[in-house]
Amino acid sequence: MKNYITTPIYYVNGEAHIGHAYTTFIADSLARYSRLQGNETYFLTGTDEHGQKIEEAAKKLEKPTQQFADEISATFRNLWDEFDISYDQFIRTTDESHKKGVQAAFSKMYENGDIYKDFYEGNYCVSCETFFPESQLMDGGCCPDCGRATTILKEESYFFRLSKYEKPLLEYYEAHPEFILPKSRRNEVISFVKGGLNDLSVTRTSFSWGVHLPESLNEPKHVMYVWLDALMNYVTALGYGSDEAKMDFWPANVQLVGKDILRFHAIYWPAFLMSLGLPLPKHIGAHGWWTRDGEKMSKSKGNVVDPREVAQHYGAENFRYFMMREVPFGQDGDFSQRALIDRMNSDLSNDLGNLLNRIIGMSEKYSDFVIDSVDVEKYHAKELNDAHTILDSLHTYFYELQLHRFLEELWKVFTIGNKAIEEHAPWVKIKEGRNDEALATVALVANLLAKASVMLHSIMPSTTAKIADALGFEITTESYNRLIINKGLLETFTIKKIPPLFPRVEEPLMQEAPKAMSEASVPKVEQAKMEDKKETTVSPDGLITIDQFFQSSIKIGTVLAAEEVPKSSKLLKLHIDLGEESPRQIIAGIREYYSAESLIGTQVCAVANLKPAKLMGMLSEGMLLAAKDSDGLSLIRPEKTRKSGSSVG
RNA sequence: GGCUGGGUAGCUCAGCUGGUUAGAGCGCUGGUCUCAUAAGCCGGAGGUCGGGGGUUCGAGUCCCCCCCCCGCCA
Repeated sequence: MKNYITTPIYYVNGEAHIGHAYTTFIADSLARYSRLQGNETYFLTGTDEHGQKIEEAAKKLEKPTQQFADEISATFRNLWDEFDISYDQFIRTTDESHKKGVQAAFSKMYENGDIYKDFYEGNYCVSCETFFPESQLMDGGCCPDCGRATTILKEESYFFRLSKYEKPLLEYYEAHPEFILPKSRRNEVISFVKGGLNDLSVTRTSFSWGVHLPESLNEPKHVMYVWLDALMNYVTALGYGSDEAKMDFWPANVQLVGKDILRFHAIYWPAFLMSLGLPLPKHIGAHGWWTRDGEKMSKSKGNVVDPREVAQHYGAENFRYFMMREVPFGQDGDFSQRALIDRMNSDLSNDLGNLLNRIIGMSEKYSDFVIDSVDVEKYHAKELNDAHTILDSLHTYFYELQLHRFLEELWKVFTIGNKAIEEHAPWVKIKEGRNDEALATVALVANLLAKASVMLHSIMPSTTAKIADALGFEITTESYNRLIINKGLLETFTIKKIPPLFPRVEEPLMQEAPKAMSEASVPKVEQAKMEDKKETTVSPDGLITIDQFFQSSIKIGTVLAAEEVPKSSKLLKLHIDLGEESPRQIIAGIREYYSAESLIGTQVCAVANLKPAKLMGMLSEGMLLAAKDSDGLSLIRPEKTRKSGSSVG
């Protein structure tokens, strides 16, 4: 059986973060699991390198665009190599074969009549590379996603007849309930498609850093829209439109994506495939995002989790185990050192590592390290049987991407081992001269550890290889078949005395993330958009341009009304005149420092183009500027009274 | 504003088509063994299952109303 697994290709507008690592870990685990079972497996990851943002980012650094893309792409590849990610191919959208494949796909869609030429006019956000309808724009025509100013753009564009695929897509979702995982996301996609699909503009003339149209069309001004270009990577990697060498891996079994890019993968991508006459992938799996200590991660807060740093302090595979075990697929997860340490100590040190140590100790004392499985079935048929029942049930969880359930169940095998030792107390048996029984219990546990290690291998490859080595075998498809499928036992072997694999962690090993900066009002629970292309590009030197600064509109406001928010000790509800038709409602977390009455009539500074947020169920349409230290909090105010709405800068 | 999903022990969550004393893991706590990484094993405390009303012999599980949270859309 052929099994093709993909991650998204990561956009090279910033370095890899925990979100990228998470997707890649899951995909790597799936790929390793598939290989262990003897499936012919192909695992693809890579980088997405085209688009206006990349072109501009390179220009700012005065680098050739290709060089810029090369550099960032390499950081991803290096990180995956450091984490021993078992990708079979690292594709780049700047690869010649990819470009050729995209052009071939474009030609085919064009010949099918699925692509036509027209004009596109609308409010365009350069940063998001997206047009927005008038109705969606924020005050002053700003982008609803990133808040930056948009420009009116009319450009000639080729369109993909997405509307044509509305019905076929809905029929496909209906007929394949497992196509979009988890199910909750499926509903969202379906309701979106039911709302009607517009044709999709798939070319741009406003920049040139992209795949050009097929020469036959003679359209040198046009380049492909980044999503058409990017999505096609999943088949161009297999040789679509060039040598077709590996196209027999298509359709993919699992395509992993972050929940923010699900729509592209669950709607556009299948529509493109339908147009090309290619089968659709079996599963699109959308995972959640990670927060840190309950808060959204952001560069400005300085609380971004660096996967490399965590790996250095806690071990790459421990970190990987934590991520896979902690969160149900599709849900958001929270990273904290506390949670990681608890997981490591409880699961890895206590349940697994200590169990291995126990039998090393006993075999040393009772049998000079020799472990023989001869009597295991005689004395421990029940334990063996219970363990096999669990092991047999695991496969389903992997298939459904429920890796946390997979691990949860797998861990019950260690409990069987720990209980068996307790119940049969080999040290008592030895004293009574019942050596066969004592040694059978030790051998039982050795076998349980061996079997569990095989199953855990895809999550913790090198750690389980060490366990297997101590137990005198290697984890391969052969041993998988022998120990798991055929329920066989280990040959007689001499166990290796190895130091504890998982020393307990008593104290946090990394410096804590800086506390969130004092922001008078901040939407606390708003989720981190980890994979979001819309994230601000920050130059490596940490400096921003004057233009970037002025993307925030800070204005002088006069407090017209203020009242305490019931059931909140921190929040005040303010009505502030920013020189607009009607006052803004701003919810600010300053009640501990300012009484409501004392604020009325005074002036404050407020960010006027902040995306509105809900706090305690109330809309907050801006944020007050304030500074905080250990003595308390101070609002930032104009030294002299200014007209409401005066801009600050 | 529209549409999903959800509100169950301190924390994270399981509880299918309604049926005996509401479960798990972690945490806390009492006991116990000694092979072991202050690990293991046994036991315990902790919940008016968001609020209110209704259907039923019987509701966490169905119906209605309300409150709150996440998400998608506008």
